[in-house]
Amino acid sequence: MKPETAFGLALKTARSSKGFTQEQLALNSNLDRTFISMLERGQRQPSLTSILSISESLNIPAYELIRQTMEIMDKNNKS
Amino acid sequence: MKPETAFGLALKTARSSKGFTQEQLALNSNLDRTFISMLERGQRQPSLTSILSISESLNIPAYELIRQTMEIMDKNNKS
DNA sequence: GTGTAGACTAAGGTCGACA
DNA sequence: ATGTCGACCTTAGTCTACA
Repeated sequence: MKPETAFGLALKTARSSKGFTQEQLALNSNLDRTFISMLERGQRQPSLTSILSISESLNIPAYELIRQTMEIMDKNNKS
Repeated sequence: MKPETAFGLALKTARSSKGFTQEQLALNSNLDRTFISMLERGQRQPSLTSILSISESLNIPAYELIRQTMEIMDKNNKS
């Protein structure tokens, strides 16, 4: 499982659990709505600054989002 | 303080404390030596996959590297 | 409210060379 | 062993539009 895929899942899970729409998240983090969409579907990967602004918008520490991403990767273990 | 700058400091600190050279880290993480150099000096920012492969090479969980990056940002607090 | 597509600009990342 | 420079190619991220 690719990192992008895992991050996408972690992002979608976090966002939905906070009750945000992709649109709201995009606005709040100064990113494009279509980009958030692609991130969640694992078709793009974020840069450090995107990770930071997204997690700030979600009121989640960035390292937590990364940690969850890693957990998802470990679960679907193909190394 | 920019995220790139904080990450660069966190990276350099982690790498030196592990006793690796930039060259060794670059080789081990499949990145270019010059790029590692620019990262440490805060002139470039990494993508998610770079963060993951770098921290794996350093035997540090990626979320730890991010956490330390955030700590450095908070210390030099300009929001 | 979300996925996708195409076209675009900016930045990620490589490579060879020299101090 | 590291910084930098120039040229290069790839991908992050934007924007408009339509289902």
